Amino acid sequence: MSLADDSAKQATGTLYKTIRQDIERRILTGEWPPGHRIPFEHEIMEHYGCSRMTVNKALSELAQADLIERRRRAGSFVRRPQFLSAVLKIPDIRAEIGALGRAYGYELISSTRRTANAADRERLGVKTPCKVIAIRCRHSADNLPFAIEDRLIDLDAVPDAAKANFKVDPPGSWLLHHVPWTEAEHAISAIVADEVIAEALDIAVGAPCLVIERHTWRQNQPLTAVRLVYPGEQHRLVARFRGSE
Amino acid sequence: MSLADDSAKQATGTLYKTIRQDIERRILTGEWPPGHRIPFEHEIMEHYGCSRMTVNKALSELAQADLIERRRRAGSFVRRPQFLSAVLKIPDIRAEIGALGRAYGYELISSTRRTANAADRERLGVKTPCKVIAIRCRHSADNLPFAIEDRLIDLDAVPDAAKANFKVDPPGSWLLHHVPWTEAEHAISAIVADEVIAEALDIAVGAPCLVIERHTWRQNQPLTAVRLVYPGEQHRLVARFRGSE
DNA sequence: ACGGGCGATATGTCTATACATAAACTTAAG
DNA sequence: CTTAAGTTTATGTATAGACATATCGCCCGT
Repeated sequence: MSLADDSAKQATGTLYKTIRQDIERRILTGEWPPGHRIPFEHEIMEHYGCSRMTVNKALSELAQADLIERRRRAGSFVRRPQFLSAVLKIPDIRAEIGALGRAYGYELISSTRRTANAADRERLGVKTPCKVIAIRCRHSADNLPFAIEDRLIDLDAVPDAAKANFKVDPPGSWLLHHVPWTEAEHAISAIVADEVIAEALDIAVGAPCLVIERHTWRQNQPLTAVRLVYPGEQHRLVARFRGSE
Repeated sequence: MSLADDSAKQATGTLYKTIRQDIERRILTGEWPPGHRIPFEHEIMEHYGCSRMTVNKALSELAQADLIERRRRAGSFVRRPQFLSAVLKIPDIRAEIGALGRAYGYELISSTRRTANAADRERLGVKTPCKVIAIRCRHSADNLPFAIEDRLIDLDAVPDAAKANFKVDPPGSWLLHHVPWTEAEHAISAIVADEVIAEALDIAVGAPCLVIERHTWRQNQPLTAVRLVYPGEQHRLVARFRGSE
Protein backbone atom coordinates (compact mmCIF):
# COMPACT_ATOMS: atom_id res chain seq x y z
CA MET A 1 0.00 0.00 0.00
CA SER A 2 2.75 2.39 0.86
CA LEU A 3 4.12 4.34 -2.02
CA ALA A 4 7.59 4.62 -0.60
CA ASP A 5 8.05 0.88 -0.02
CA ASP A 6 10.29 0.30 -2.94
CA SER A 7 11.46 3.76 -3.80
CA ALA A 8 14.87 2.82 -2.44
CA LYS A 9 15.31 0.25 -5.22
CA GLN A 10 15.34 2.97 -7.81
CA ALA A 11 18.78 4.50 -8.11
CA THR A 12 18.01 7.19 -10.65
CA GLY A 13 19.65 9.94 -8.68
CA THR A 14 16.86 12.47 -8.58
CA LEU A 15 13.74 12.38 -6.52
CA TYR A 16 11.16 13.38 -9.08
CA LYS A 17 12.40 10.74 -11.49
CA THR A 18 12.17 8.15 -8.76
CA ILE A 19 8.60 9.15 -8.09
CA ARG A 20 7.75 9.14 -11.77
CA GLN A 21 9.24 5.70 -12.32
CA ASP A 22 7.62 4.24 -9.21
CA ILE A 23 4.23 5.30 -10.49
CA GLU A 24 5.01 4.33 -14.06
CA ARG A 25 5.95 0.83 -12.97
CA ARG A 26 2.73 0.40 -11.02
CA ILE A 27 0.76 1.41 -14.08
CA LEU A 28 2.69 -0.72 -16.55
CA THR A 29 2.56 -3.83 -14.40
CA GLY A 30 -1.17 -3.42 -14.03
CA GLU A 31 -1.01 -2.92 -10.28
CA TRP A 32 -2.86 0.34 -10.92
CA PRO A 33 -5.25 -0.48 -13.78
CA PRO A 34 -6.83 2.05 -16.14
CA GLY A 35 -9.29 4.25 -14.32
CA HIS A 36 -7.56 3.82 -10.97
CA ARG A 37 -7.11 7.01 -9.02
CA ILE A 38 -3.52 7.47 -8.02
CA PRO A 39 -2.79 9.09 -4.67
CA PHE A 40 -3.24 12.83 -4.31
CA GLU A 41 -0.23 15.04 -4.57
CA HIS A 42 -0.25 15.75 -0.84
CA GLU A 43 -0.31 12.03 -0.06
CA ILE A 44 2.61 11.25 -2.33
CA MET A 45 4.42 14.24 -0.93
CA GLU A 46 4.07 12.89 2.59
CA HIS A 47 5.12 9.39 1.57
CA TYR A 48 8.35 10.61 0.03
CA GLY A 49 8.81 13.44 2.47
CA CYS A 50 9.23 16.04 -0.23
CA SER A 51 7.54 19.21 -1.41
CA ARG A 52 4.48 19.31 -3.61
CA MET A 53 6.36 20.93 -6.51
CA THR A 54 8.55 17.85 -6.80
CA VAL A 55 5.54 15.54 -6.93
CA ASN A 56 3.88 17.91 -9.36
CA LYS A 57 6.82 17.73 -11.74
CA ALA A 58 6.70 13.93 -11.74
CA LEU A 59 2.95 13.83 -12.34
CA SER A 60 3.06 16.54 -14.99
CA GLU A 61 5.51 14.49 -17.02
CA LEU A 62 3.34 11.40 -16.70
CA ALA A 63 0.37 13.46 -17.87
CA GLN A 64 2.38 14.77 -20.81
CA ALA A 65 3.22 11.18 -21.74
CA ASP A 66 -0.51 10.37 -21.67
CA LEU A 67 -0.04 7.75 -18.98
CA ILE A 68 -2.31 9.55 -16.55
CA GLU A 69 -5.07 12.09 -16.78
CA ARG A 70 -5.29 14.89 -14.26
CA ARG A 71 -8.59 16.46 -13.27
CA ARG A 72 -8.91 19.42 -10.97
CA ARG A 73 -10.56 18.69 -7.70
CA ALA A 74 -11.00 15.02 -8.64
CA GLY A 75 -7.41 13.75 -8.72
CA SER A 76 -5.18 11.91 -11.20
CA PHE A 77 -6.28 8.76 -12.98
CA VAL A 78 -4.55 6.04 -14.95
CA ARG A 79 -5.47 6.40 -18.59
CA ARG A 80 -6.72 3.57 -20.72
CA PRO A 81 -4.35 2.97 -23.64
CA GLN A 82 -6.36 4.22 -26.59
CA PHE A 83 -4.25 2.80 -29.32
CA LEU A 84 -1.01 1.08 -29.95
CA SER A 85 0.88 4.27 -30.64
CA ALA A 86 4.24 3.90 -32.18
CA VAL A 87 6.88 6.41 -33.01
CA LEU A 88 7.89 5.80 -36.55
CA LYS A 89 11.19 7.42 -37.30
CA ILE A 90 11.62 8.04 -40.97
CA PRO A 91 15.15 9.23 -41.44
CA ASP A 92 16.55 10.99 -44.41
CA ILE A 93 17.36 8.20 -46.87
CA ARG A 94 21.00 9.15 -47.21
CA ALA A 95 21.43 9.02 -43.44
CA GLU A 96 19.42 5.81 -43.24
CA ILE A 97 21.65 4.00 -45.70
CA GLY A 98 24.73 5.42 -44.06
CA ALA A 99 23.55 4.14 -40.70
CA LEU A 100 23.22 0.66 -42.19
CA GLY A 101 26.89 0.82 -43.12
CA ARG A 102 26.21 0.68 -46.83
CA ALA A 103 27.45 2.91 -49.60
CA TYR A 104 24.91 5.53 -50.58
CA GLY A 105 24.28 6.25 -54.22
CA TYR A 106 22.09 8.91 -55.77
CA GLU A 107 20.96 9.54 -59.28
CA LEU A 108 18.81 12.37 -60.57
CA ILE A 109 16.52 11.03 -63.26
CA SER A 110 14.68 14.18 -64.19
CA SER A 111 14.09 17.67 -62.87
CA THR A 112 11.56 20.05 -64.34
CA ARG A 113 10.59 23.56 -63.40
CA ARG A 114 7.12 24.65 -64.38
CA THR A 115 4.05 26.58 -63.40
CA ALA A 116 1.91 24.18 -61.42
CA ASN A 117 -0.73 22.46 -63.51
CA ALA A 118 -4.02 21.21 -62.08
CA ALA A 119 -2.54 17.84 -61.07
CA ASP A 120 0.39 19.50 -59.32
CA ARG A 121 -1.88 21.83 -57.39
CA GLU A 122 -4.13 18.99 -56.40
CA ARG A 123 -1.21 16.94 -55.18
CA LEU A 124 0.35 19.77 -53.20
CA GLY A 125 -2.96 21.02 -51.92
CA VAL A 126 -2.57 24.59 -53.12
CA LYS A 127 -5.32 26.56 -54.81
CA THR A 128 -3.49 29.53 -56.22
CA PRO A 129 -1.16 29.22 -59.21
CA CYS A 130 2.50 28.78 -58.27
CA LYS A 131 5.78 27.58 -59.62
CA VAL A 132 7.01 24.11 -58.77
CA ILE A 133 9.97 21.83 -59.28
CA ALA A 134 9.16 18.24 -60.16
CA ILE A 135 11.93 15.79 -59.41
CA ARG A 136 12.34 12.10 -60.01
CA CYS A 137 15.39 10.38 -58.62
CA ARG A 138 16.75 7.09 -57.38
CA HIS A 139 18.53 6.14 -54.19
CA SER A 140 20.75 3.10 -54.01
CA ALA A 141 22.66 1.20 -51.35
CA ASP A 142 25.85 -0.62 -52.35
CA ASN A 143 24.86 0.00 -55.98
CA LEU A 144 21.55 -1.81 -55.52
CA PRO A 145 18.37 0.20 -56.09
CA PHE A 146 16.91 1.19 -52.75
CA ALA A 147 14.03 3.53 -53.51
CA ILE A 148 12.46 5.66 -56.21
CA GLU A 149 11.53 9.19 -55.29
CA ASP A 150 8.98 11.39 -57.00
CA ARG A 151 8.80 14.86 -55.57
CA LEU A 152 7.08 18.19 -56.05
CA ILE A 153 8.42 21.31 -54.35
CA ASP A 154 6.45 24.54 -54.12
CA LEU A 155 8.91 27.18 -55.27
CA ASP A 156 6.86 30.05 -53.89
CA ALA A 157 7.05 28.51 -50.43
CA VAL A 158 10.67 27.39 -50.77
CA PRO A 159 12.38 29.91 -53.08
CA ASP A 160 15.83 28.70 -52.02
CA ALA A 161 15.13 25.40 -53.75
CA ALA A 162 15.76 27.15 -57.05
CA LYS A 163 19.39 27.57 -56.04
CA ALA A 164 19.93 24.02 -54.79
CA ASN A 165 21.83 21.60 -56.94
CA PHE A 166 19.72 18.47 -57.00
CA LYS A 167 22.17 16.72 -59.28
CA VAL A 168 24.38 16.31 -56.24
CA ASP A 169 22.18 16.67 -53.20
CA PRO A 170 19.15 14.43 -52.80
CA PRO A 171 16.16 16.76 -52.44
CA GLY A 172 15.03 15.09 -49.21
CA SER A 173 18.34 15.73 -47.50
CA TRP A 174 18.55 19.25 -48.83
CA LEU A 175 15.05 20.12 -47.66
CA LEU A 176 15.45 18.49 -44.27
CA HIS A 177 18.53 20.55 -43.56
CA HIS A 178 17.45 23.83 -45.10
CA VAL A 179 13.74 24.17 -44.68
CA PRO A 180 12.00 24.21 -41.32
CA TRP A 181 8.57 22.62 -41.29
CA THR A 182 5.82 22.41 -38.78
CA GLU A 183 3.64 19.54 -39.94
CA ALA A 184 4.03 16.37 -41.90
CA GLU A 185 1.67 13.63 -42.91
CA HIS A 186 2.63 10.16 -44.01
CA ALA A 187 0.51 7.58 -45.72
CA ILE A 188 1.82 4.06 -46.10
CA SER A 189 0.38 1.61 -48.57
CA ALA A 190 1.31 -1.30 -50.80
CA ILE A 191 1.29 -1.63 -54.58
CA VAL A 192 2.68 -4.02 -57.14
CA ALA A 193 5.45 -2.92 -59.44
CA ASP A 194 4.43 -1.83 -62.91
CA GLU A 195 6.94 -1.86 -65.73
CA VAL A 196 8.43 1.54 -64.97
CA ILE A 197 8.93 0.82 -61.29
CA ALA A 198 10.18 -2.71 -61.93
CA GLU A 199 12.85 -1.42 -64.25
CA ALA A 200 13.90 1.40 -61.93
CA LEU A 201 14.12 -0.82 -58.86
CA ASP A 202 15.47 -3.83 -60.73
CA ILE A 203 12.71 -6.13 -59.56
CA ALA A 204 10.09 -8.19 -61.36
CA VAL A 205 6.86 -6.73 -62.67
CA GLY A 206 4.19 -7.68 -60.16
CA ALA A 207 6.58 -7.67 -57.19
CA PRO A 208 5.22 -5.99 -54.05
CA CYS A 209 6.33 -2.46 -53.19
CA LEU A 210 5.94 -0.34 -50.12
CA VAL A 211 4.80 3.22 -50.82
CA ILE A 212 5.28 6.15 -48.50
CA GLU A 213 3.61 9.40 -49.44
CA ARG A 214 4.61 12.38 -47.40
CA HIS A 215 3.24 15.90 -47.37
CA THR A 216 5.03 18.63 -45.48
CA TRP A 217 3.74 22.02 -44.41
CA ARG A 218 5.00 25.11 -42.68
CA GLN A 219 2.26 26.99 -40.90
CA ASN A 220 -0.41 25.51 -43.18
CA GLN A 221 1.61 26.40 -46.27
CA PRO A 222 2.37 23.31 -48.37
CA LEU A 223 6.09 22.89 -48.95
CA THR A 224 6.56 19.59 -50.69
CA ALA A 225 4.87 16.34 -51.59
CA VAL A 226 6.90 13.18 -52.10
CA ARG A 227 6.19 9.61 -53.04
CA LEU A 228 8.79 6.98 -52.19
CA VAL A 229 8.56 3.47 -53.60
CA TYR A 230 10.60 0.71 -51.95
CA PRO A 231 10.96 -2.94 -52.90
CA GLY A 232 8.45 -4.35 -50.44
CA GLU A 233 10.07 -7.61 -49.57
CA GLN A 234 13.47 -6.12 -48.90
CA HIS A 235 12.44 -3.02 -47.03
CA ARG A 236 10.66 -2.79 -43.71
CA LEU A 237 9.60 0.14 -41.65
CA VAL A 238 10.24 -0.53 -38.01
CA ALA A 239 8.68 1.36 -35.15
CA ARG A 240 9.32 0.77 -31.49
CA PHE A 241 7.32 2.29 -28.71
CA ARG A 242 7.89 3.10 -25.08
CA GLY A 243 11.45 2.40 -24.15
CA SER A 244 10.35 4.50 -21.17
CA GLU A 245 13.88 5.97 -20.95
CA MET B 1 16.24 41.00 -30.99
CA SER B 2 14.00 41.39 -28.00
CA LEU B 3 12.34 38.26 -26.85
CA ALA B 4 9.29 39.94 -25.44
CA ASP B 5 8.46 41.92 -28.59
CA ASP B 6 5.54 39.81 -29.62
CA SER B 7 4.68 37.95 -26.49
CA ALA B 8 1.56 40.05 -26.21
CA LYS B 9 0.16 38.45 -29.35
CA GLN B 10 -0.06 35.08 -27.65
CA ALA B 11 -3.22 34.82 -25.62
CA THR B 12 -2.64 31.40 -24.09
CA GLY B 13 -3.34 32.50 -20.56
CA THR B 14 -0.28 31.21 -18.80
CA LEU B 15 3.18 32.68 -18.87
CA TYR B 16 5.25 29.56 -19.33
CA LYS B 17 3.13 28.48 -22.28
CA THR B 18 3.57 31.90 -23.82
CA ILE B 19 7.33 31.61 -23.45
CA ARG B 20 7.35 28.08 -24.83
CA GLN B 21 5.28 29.06 -27.84
CA ASP B 22 7.29 32.19 -28.54
CA ILE B 23 10.46 30.12 -28.70
CA GLU B 24 8.79 27.29 -30.58
CA ARG B 25 7.59 29.71 -33.24
CA ARG B 26 11.04 31.18 -33.69
CA ILE B 27 12.45 27.70 -34.20
CA LEU B 28 9.74 26.49 -36.55
CA THR B 29 9.85 29.57 -38.74
CA GLY B 30 13.60 29.22 -39.03
CA GLU B 31 14.32 32.53 -37.30
CA TRP B 32 16.46 30.49 -34.92
CA PRO B 33 18.04 27.81 -37.11
CA PRO B 34 19.45 24.48 -35.89
CA GLY B 35 22.53 25.00 -33.78
CA HIS B 36 21.50 28.50 -32.72
CA ARG B 37 21.98 29.20 -29.04
CA ILE B 38 18.77 30.46 -27.54
CA PRO B 39 19.02 33.08 -24.79
CA PHE B 40 20.09 31.99 -21.33
CA GLU B 41 17.47 31.40 -18.73
CA HIS B 42 18.37 34.57 -16.85
CA GLU B 43 18.06 36.63 -20.05
CA ILE B 44 14.62 35.24 -20.91
CA MET B 45 13.62 35.72 -17.30
CA GLU B 46 14.52 39.40 -17.45
CA HIS B 47 12.78 39.90 -20.81
CA TYR B 48 9.50 38.50 -19.48
CA GLY B 49 10.01 39.79 -15.98
CA CYS B 50 9.40 36.41 -14.38
CA SER B 51 11.26 33.93 -12.22
CA ARG B 52 13.76 31.38 -13.47
CA MET B 53 11.53 28.42 -12.58
CA THR B 54 8.92 29.64 -15.03
CA VAL B 55 11.46 29.90 -17.83
CA ASN B 56 12.88 26.55 -16.81
CA LYS B 57 9.50 24.88 -17.13
CA ALA B 58 9.07 26.22 -20.64
CA LEU B 59 12.55 25.15 -21.73
CA SER B 60 12.27 21.74 -20.08
CA GLU B 61 9.18 20.99 -22.10
CA LEU B 62 10.89 22.07 -25.30
CA ALA B 63 13.80 19.81 -24.42
CA GLN B 64 11.42 16.93 -23.73
CA ALA B 65 9.89 17.48 -27.16
CA ASP B 66 13.39 17.32 -28.68
CA LEU B 67 13.13 20.80 -30.12
CA ILE B 68 16.10 22.05 -28.15
CA GLU B 69 19.08 20.53 -26.46
CA ARG B 70 20.26 21.81 -23.10
CA ARG B 71 23.90 21.68 -22.02
CA ARG B 72 25.14 22.71 -18.65
CA ARG B 73 27.35 25.72 -18.64
CA ALA B 74 26.96 26.09 -22.41
CA GLY B 75 23.29 26.99 -22.82
CA SER B 76 20.35 25.71 -24.82
CA PHE B 77 20.55 25.05 -28.55
CA VAL B 78 18.07 24.47 -31.33
CA ARG B 79 18.26 20.85 -32.37
CA ARG B 80 18.61 19.72 -35.93
CA PRO B 81 15.64 17.57 -36.88
CA GLN B 82 17.24 14.13 -37.05
CA PHE B 83 14.48 12.37 -38.81
CA LEU B 84 10.99 12.89 -39.96
CA SER B 85 9.48 11.41 -36.87
CA ALA B 86 5.87 10.56 -37.08
CA VAL B 87 3.49 9.29 -34.51
CA LEU B 88 1.77 6.34 -36.01
CA LYS B 89 -1.38 5.50 -34.15
CA ILE B 90 -2.39 1.94 -34.68
CA PRO B 91 -5.76 1.55 -33.04
CA ASP B 92 -7.42 -1.65 -32.14
CA ILE B 93 -9.06 -2.84 -35.36
CA ARG B 94 -12.56 -3.00 -33.91
CA ALA B 95 -12.25 0.61 -32.72
CA GLU B 96 -10.71 1.64 -36.02
CA ILE B 97 -13.58 0.30 -38.06
CA GLY B 98 -16.08 1.74 -35.61
CA ALA B 99 -14.44 5.14 -35.96
CA LEU B 100 -14.87 4.94 -39.72
CA GLY B 101 -18.59 4.51 -39.19
CA ARG B 102 -18.67 1.05 -40.67
CA ALA B 103 -20.13 -2.14 -39.25
CA TYR B 104 -17.50 -4.32 -37.63
CA GLY B 105 -17.50 -8.02 -38.27
CA TYR B 106 -15.29 -10.69 -36.71
CA GLU B 107 -14.80 -14.30 -37.50
CA LEU B 108 -12.57 -16.80 -35.70
CA ILE B 109 -11.04 -19.11 -38.26
CA SER B 110 -8.99 -21.34 -35.98
CA SER B 111 -7.71 -21.41 -32.44
CA THR B 112 -5.22 -23.96 -31.18
CA ARG B 113 -3.65 -24.48 -27.80
CA ARG B 114 -0.32 -26.22 -27.78
CA THR B 115 3.12 -26.40 -26.28
CA ALA B 116 5.26 -24.02 -28.26
CA ASN B 117 7.20 -25.67 -31.04
CA ALA B 118 10.49 -24.36 -32.37
CA ALA B 119 8.82 -22.04 -34.87
CA ASP B 120 6.51 -20.61 -32.21
CA ARG B 121 9.39 -19.96 -29.83
CA GLU B 122 11.39 -18.34 -32.58
CA ARG B 123 8.52 -16.09 -33.52
CA LEU B 124 7.75 -15.05 -29.95
CA GLY B 125 11.38 -14.75 -29.01
CA VAL B 126 11.24 -17.08 -26.03
CA LYS B 127 13.84 -19.73 -25.28
CA THR B 128 12.20 -21.84 -22.65
CA PRO B 129 9.30 -24.17 -23.48
CA CYS B 130 5.90 -22.65 -22.86
CA LYS B 131 2.26 -23.03 -23.78
CA VAL B 132 0.78 -20.86 -26.48
CA ILE B 133 -2.50 -20.12 -28.19
CA ALA B 134 -2.33 -19.78 -31.96
CA ILE B 135 -5.21 -17.84 -33.46
CA ARG B 136 -6.21 -17.06 -36.99
CA CYS B 137 -9.14 -14.76 -37.56
CA ARG B 138 -10.65 -12.26 -39.96
CA HIS B 139 -11.91 -8.74 -39.44
CA SER B 140 -14.43 -7.19 -41.77
CA ALA B 141 -16.02 -3.81 -42.32
CA ASP B 142 -19.56 -3.65 -43.72
CA ASN B 143 -19.21 -7.36 -44.53
CA LEU B 144 -16.15 -6.75 -46.68
CA PRO B 145 -12.90 -8.42 -45.61
CA PHE B 146 -10.71 -5.86 -43.86
CA ALA B 147 -7.74 -7.78 -42.50
CA ILE B 148 -6.46 -11.24 -41.70
CA GLU B 149 -4.90 -11.75 -38.31
CA ASP B 150 -2.45 -14.46 -37.30
CA ARG B 151 -1.55 -14.38 -33.66
CA LEU B 152 0.46 -16.22 -31.05
CA ILE B 153 -0.11 -15.60 -27.36
CA ASP B 154 2.28 -16.77 -24.67
CA LEU B 155 0.01 -18.44 -22.14
CA ASP B 156 2.64 -18.44 -19.42
CA ALA B 157 2.92 -14.67 -19.67
CA VAL B 158 -0.82 -14.12 -20.15
CA PRO B 159 -2.58 -16.92 -18.26
CA ASP B 160 -5.89 -15.05 -18.38
CA ALA B 161 -5.98 -15.59 -22.14
CA ALA B 162 -6.99 -19.20 -21.46
CA LYS B 163 -10.27 -17.91 -20.06
CA ALA B 164 -11.02 -15.43 -22.83
CA ASN B 165 -13.61 -16.32 -25.40
CA PHE B 166 -11.99 -15.54 -28.73
CA LYS B 167 -15.03 -16.71 -30.61
CA VAL B 168 -16.66 -13.47 -29.59
CA ASP B 169 -13.88 -11.05 -28.68
CA PRO B 170 -11.15 -10.28 -31.20
CA PRO B 171 -7.87 -11.18 -29.49
CA GLY B 172 -6.37 -7.74 -30.18
CA SER B 173 -9.19 -5.94 -28.41
CA TRP B 174 -9.17 -8.39 -25.56
CA LEU B 175 -5.44 -8.08 -25.03
CA LEU B 176 -5.39 -4.30 -25.33
CA HIS B 177 -7.98 -3.97 -22.62
CA HIS B 178 -6.80 -6.73 -20.28
CA VAL B 179 -3.05 -6.94 -20.54
CA PRO B 180 -0.71 -4.08 -19.72
CA TRP B 181 2.40 -3.93 -21.84
CA THR B 182 5.55 -1.91 -21.75
CA GLU B 183 7.03 -2.23 -25.20
CA ALA B 184 5.86 -2.86 -28.71
CA GLU B 185 7.59 -3.16 -32.02
CA HIS B 186 5.99 -2.84 -35.41
CA ALA B 187 7.40 -3.80 -38.75
CA ILE B 188 5.59 -2.74 -41.89
CA SER B 189 6.20 -4.35 -45.24
CA ALA B 190 4.50 -5.27 -48.49
CA ILE B 191 3.75 -8.65 -50.02
CA VAL B 192 1.61 -9.99 -52.82
CA ALA B 193 -1.38 -12.13 -52.02
CA ASP B 194 -0.90 -15.87 -52.35
CA GLU B 195 -3.90 -18.14 -52.83
CA VAL B 196 -4.75 -18.44 -49.16
CA ILE B 197 -4.63 -14.70 -48.51
CA ALA B 198 -6.43 -13.88 -51.76
CA GLU B 199 -9.30 -16.12 -50.82
CA ALA B 200 -9.50 -14.85 -47.25
CA LEU B 201 -9.44 -11.18 -48.26
CA ASP B 202 -11.49 -11.68 -51.41
CA ILE B 203 -8.88 -10.14 -53.66
CA ALA B 204 -6.96 -11.43 -56.66
CA VAL B 205 -3.88 -13.59 -56.34
CA GLY B 206 -0.93 -11.27 -56.90
CA ALA B 207 -2.67 -8.22 -55.47
CA PRO B 208 -0.52 -6.10 -53.16
CA CYS B 209 -0.98 -6.40 -49.39
CA LEU B 210 0.27 -4.36 -46.50
CA VAL B 211 1.70 -6.41 -43.64
CA ILE B 212 2.06 -5.24 -40.07
CA GLU B 213 3.92 -7.48 -37.68
CA ARG B 214 3.72 -6.50 -34.06
CA HIS B 215 5.52 -7.89 -31.06
CA THR B 216 4.52 -6.86 -27.59
CA TRP B 217 6.44 -7.25 -24.34
CA ARG B 218 5.95 -6.57 -20.68
CA GLN B 219 9.20 -5.95 -18.88
CA ASN B 220 11.15 -7.89 -21.53
CA GLN B 221 8.73 -10.79 -21.31
CA PRO B 222 7.18 -11.56 -24.71
CA LEU B 223 3.40 -11.46 -24.58
CA THR B 224 2.16 -11.84 -28.11
CA ALA B 225 3.21 -11.75 -31.73
CA VAL B 226 0.73 -10.83 -34.43
CA ARG B 227 0.76 -10.54 -38.19
CA LEU B 228 -1.94 -8.50 -39.85
CA VAL B 229 -2.46 -8.58 -43.60
CA TYR B 230 -4.49 -5.81 -45.25
CA PRO B 231 -5.51 -5.32 -48.86
CA GLY B 232 -2.78 -2.88 -49.85
CA GLU B 233 -4.63 -0.71 -52.27
CA GLN B 234 -7.62 -0.19 -50.03
CA HIS B 235 -5.85 0.30 -46.75
CA ARG B 236 -3.44 3.06 -45.79
CA LEU B 237 -1.65 3.79 -42.59
CA VAL B 238 -1.67 7.48 -41.90
CA ALA B 239 0.62 9.28 -39.50
CA ARG B 240 0.61 12.95 -38.75
CA PHE B 241 3.29 14.76 -36.85
CA ARG B 242 3.50 17.90 -34.81
CA GLY B 243 0.15 19.52 -34.51
CA SER B 244 2.06 21.33 -31.76
CA GLU B 245 -1.11 21.30 -29.61
C1' DA C 1 53.39 22.88 -26.31
C1' DC C 2 50.83 20.11 -23.37
C1' DG C 3 48.14 18.65 -19.63
C1' DG C 4 46.29 19.33 -14.77
C1' DG C 5 43.86 21.96 -11.62
C1' DC C 6 40.50 25.42 -10.59
C1' DG C 7 37.10 28.97 -10.70
C1' DA C 8 33.14 30.82 -13.17
C1' DT C 9 28.77 29.85 -14.90
C1' DA C 10 24.40 27.81 -16.89
C1' DT C 11 21.50 24.33 -16.16
C1' DG C 12 19.29 20.70 -12.82
C1' DT C 13 16.82 19.84 -8.79
C1' DC C 14 14.38 21.02 -4.66
C1' DT C 15 11.85 23.83 -1.08
C1' DA C 16 8.22 26.60 1.13
C1' DT C 17 4.79 29.50 0.06
C1' DA C 18 1.07 31.86 -2.36
C1' DC C 19 -2.75 32.61 -5.06
C1' DA C 20 -5.67 31.12 -9.22
C1' DT C 21 -8.97 27.99 -11.17
C1' DA C 22 -12.07 24.38 -12.21
C1' DA C 23 -14.95 20.96 -10.71
C1' DA C 24 -17.37 18.33 -7.26
C1' DC C 25 -20.11 18.80 -3.32
C1' DT C 26 -23.37 21.28 -0.14
C1' DT C 27 -26.84 24.13 0.93
C1' DA C 28 -30.50 27.29 0.30
C1' DA C 29 -34.12 29.28 -2.45
C1' DG C 30 -37.78 28.76 -5.78
C1' DC D 1 -38.01 18.37 -6.71
C1' DT D 2 -35.27 21.35 -9.25
C1' DT D 3 -32.17 25.03 -9.74
C1' DA D 4 -28.96 28.48 -8.17
C1' DA D 5 -25.46 30.03 -5.19
C1' DG D 6 -21.73 29.21 -2.23
C1' DT D 7 -17.99 26.18 -0.27
C1' DT D 8 -14.39 22.93 -0.52
C1' DT D 9 -10.63 20.85 -2.56
C1' DA D 10 -7.05 19.15 -5.81
C1' DT D 11 -4.61 20.66 -9.31
C1' DG D 12 -2.26 24.70 -12.08
C1' DT D 13 0.84 28.35 -12.11
C1' DA D 14 4.21 31.37 -10.23
C1' DT D 15 7.86 33.08 -6.90
C1' DA D 16 12.43 33.73 -4.51
C1' DG D 17 15.98 31.41 -2.81
C1' DA D 18 19.22 27.50 -2.21
C1' DC D 19 22.49 24.05 -3.34
C1' DA D 20 24.18 20.44 -6.80
C1' DT D 21 26.57 19.35 -10.95
C1' DA D 22 28.65 19.41 -15.33
C1' DT D 23 31.81 21.75 -18.14
C1' DC D 24 34.01 25.61 -20.57
C1' DG D 25 38.10 28.28 -20.37
C1' DC D 26 41.75 30.18 -18.02
C1' DC D 27 46.10 29.93 -15.67
C1' DC D 28 49.95 27.57 -14.26
C1' DG D 29 53.62 24.37 -13.94
C1' DT D 30 56.26 21.10 -16.27
